[in-house]
Order: sequence, then structure tokens, then C-alpha cells
Amino acid sequence: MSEAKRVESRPYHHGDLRRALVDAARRLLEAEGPSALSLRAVAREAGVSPAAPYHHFKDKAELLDAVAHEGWEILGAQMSEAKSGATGPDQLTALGIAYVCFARDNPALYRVMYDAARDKEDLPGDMQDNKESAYCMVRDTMIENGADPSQDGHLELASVAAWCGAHGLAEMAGFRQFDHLKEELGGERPFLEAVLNHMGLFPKAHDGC
Amino acid sequence: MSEAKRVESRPYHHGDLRRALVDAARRLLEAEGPSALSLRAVAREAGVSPAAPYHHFKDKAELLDAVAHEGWEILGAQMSEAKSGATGPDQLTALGIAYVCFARDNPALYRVMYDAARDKEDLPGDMQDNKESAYCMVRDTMIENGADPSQDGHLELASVAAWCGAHGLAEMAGFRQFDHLKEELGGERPFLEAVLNHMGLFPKAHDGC
DNA sequence: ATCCTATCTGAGCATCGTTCAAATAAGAAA
DNA sequence: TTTCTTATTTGAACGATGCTCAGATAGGAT
Repeated sequence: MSEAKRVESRPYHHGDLRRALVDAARRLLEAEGPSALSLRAVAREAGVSPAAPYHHFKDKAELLDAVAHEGWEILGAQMSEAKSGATGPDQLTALGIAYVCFARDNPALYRVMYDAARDKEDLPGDMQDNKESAYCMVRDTMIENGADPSQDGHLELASVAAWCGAHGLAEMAGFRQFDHLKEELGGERPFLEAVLNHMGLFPKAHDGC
Repeated sequence: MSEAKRVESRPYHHGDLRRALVDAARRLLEAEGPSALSLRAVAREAGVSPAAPYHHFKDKAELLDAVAHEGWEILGAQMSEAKSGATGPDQLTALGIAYVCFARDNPALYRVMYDAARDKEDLPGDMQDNKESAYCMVRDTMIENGADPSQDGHLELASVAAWCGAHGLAEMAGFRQFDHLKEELGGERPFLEAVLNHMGLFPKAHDGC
């Protein structure tokens, strides 16, 4: 449908084709879902031949890795913002809510982020590499709010439990079977908060998404 | 590799080809992982032409549905057995552990079970259709152990929270990043129990897998 | 023995991921 | 400027996939 934008500097034939391909992939992902994300379709969307992507990514998997990488960056940014909008233990809730809302608003991207990881049996590095990464933020926030870093096992256990709970909810929240529960609780937000609260990992919930 | 067994009654050309196809699919799934599960490969494994499956399943998706259906049956049976091996609130823990252990022992099958559902945004009927279904067992066990069925929202909330926690853990437990935590806690079993316990949804943990 | 119908095959179509030799264009060297 | 070099892109091709369809085949009933 849409053409790749050709406004910026064009150092080579196509400008920054790598960039254009990742953008095209994300556009397709949002518009058509993960099943429509073929390498050929991405090339088509970027206005380029099916073989062109192979000079920027060794694999289809490597392209998806790049897309997933951006996903983790966006998630990290949104969680960081959510955290700074709250204080004390509420920060943990804010992180949880931000995580689940990200998954709700970008379901296809969220799937790509974990699919790549599942095949490798390795959590994506983007998730835990730097202080702005999603997992580390949860961990650090727990420490800031009284968890004992020296009692390392317990802290990590708490982080893992919180992560599992949030991920589970993120994957379940999309199913229609929970629509009536959402209505009953006054909308999707309250539903998400209620489940997170019930898990006891995220103390309370107040802030915006 | 292996040939389809041709021992039972053979009412038509191939006997019960539908059965043979589902078996072949599960064999491939276990041996080669979900990505190797093509319709053609299943037909090949069953010793039949690529077009044959279409007389028993309208789709590849419908074949996967059948595989997933069996997965839910097995999961239900294992959870039922785990429940009957415990009493009181321990039953809930037993259910949780059984759920996660099933996912650990059949990762490929577990993925197929949810992949089909995700695409439809509908939880698989097999999960909640009958009293032996996995979700209903959790719900019923909660009622049996003191939850108030009249306060319906809260009960369902508790079930959903437990399900999310178990599912999240089931998907995370396979990642290598948690290997050191597992060791530290004395193996995979203790790790799973510790996380479930930490979520506070499954009171205690004692029974076998 | 004949017919009917469910079952299976073989060939074919569009698409996919991937590779590779050849074409092209950008920047450096002359 | 002209030439050379190299990164970038293309076009054609291969094997594999999901799926369709006309025709072959074989049970079971008549």
C-alpha cells in the first residue's frame, strides 16, 4: 500500500534501507498481524526486491530480532515513564500496569518480542542489558522500595514471579472469555489492575497508562 | 522415519487416517519442534499423499486444533490426578505444579495449544467445557476450599490470576537465564514451587509431579 | 456383478525463505 | 573528469509450503 519515505539523506541506493525495512515490518505487523509478516512482504512494502533485505539481515529471524529490539526499547521507555510518574511502592504497580498495557496496545509486536526468544531458549538481551531495560527496572525498583539485595535469591525470585504474572496476564488479557469480567469491573484498566493486585506482586494501582 | 501402524480395523483405504495424522503430528512435534510441523511433513510421516489430510481436516489449523484438543485432554487428566493426590488447600498447589510440569515436559505441545487460541482470540473450548477441563478444575477446587461462589467476581478473579501466574511461569521456566536460580534453589521442581508460592495464589507445595 | 460414495493420488498454483550471478550506483583514486 | 572499486540492488532460480481439483481407487450396499 504505502510507499517508503524517501526524504532523508540517501547515502546509497535506497538511503538507509535497513531502517526502512524495520519500519515496513512494523507497519505490516500492526496492520496485518504477525502471520502476514513475510520477508517478501516486508521488501514489497519497502518498495524493494525480495533479495535486497539479505544485504542488511542474514535471516528473516535477524530482521525480526531488529523489530523485537525496538519493541523492547519502546517498552522500556514506557515503563520508565510510568515509574517516574509514581512514588514508593506504587512504582511497582505502575511498572506492572505499563507492561501489560504495552502488550495490550501492541499485541503483534509483543508476540514477536517473545517468539524470537522462545526459539533460542534465551531471554532477549534487550530485556536485561542496561538499567533502562524492562527486567532490570523491576528489579531495581524492588530494591529501592525495601527489598534486600544481599538476600539475592529472594529478590530475584520476586522479580521472576512479578515478571511471570505480568506476562501471563498480558497474554491472557486479549481473550474474549474475560470480556464479561472486564465489564463487571468497569473496563479493561480496572480488570488489569484487579488481577495484578490479586497476584500480590504489585501492591496497589493508581497511575495512568 | 517411522511408519504409521496398520494393525487395527481398516474400514477404508487407510484405516483411521484422521487418527494416524494426529499421531504423526504429535510424533513430529515432539521430535522436531513446532516449526517442523508442516502439513506435508505430517502426511509424509503418516505415509500418505500431501492432499490426503484435506479429507479429514479442512485446514492445517484444524489439524492443529485436533492436536491441541488432545493436549488439553492430557493436561486435564494430569491435573485431575494431581488433585486427587492431595487434600485441602494443597490441592490448589498440586494443580498449579501439575500445570507447569505439563508445560515443561511438553513444550511444543503446550505452544500449539495456545497458538491456535491466540489466533482466534478465544480460549480453547477444551479448557473450560467440562468438569474435567483444566480451568474448571481450578475454579471448582477454589470453591471446595472455601471460596464463595456467590461472590462470583472475586472467585473468577482468583481463578484468572492463578491461571495467568501459572501460564506466565510455564512460558518463562524454559529460559536459560533462570538456570542459576534453579540450581540455587535445589532443582527445577523447587524453583517452580518457589515462584508459585511467591505469587500467593497456590498456598503450599508438597506433592509429586 | 453394479453402482455409489468416501477416500486417496498426482499434478498444479501461488507464496514463501534463500542463494547467486549479474547489473547498478556511490565514493575514492587517477 | 574519467576510471576503478566496492557496497548495494536486482532477477532468476531452487526447494518447500498450504491448498485446490480432476481423476483414480476401493469399500459397502444394492
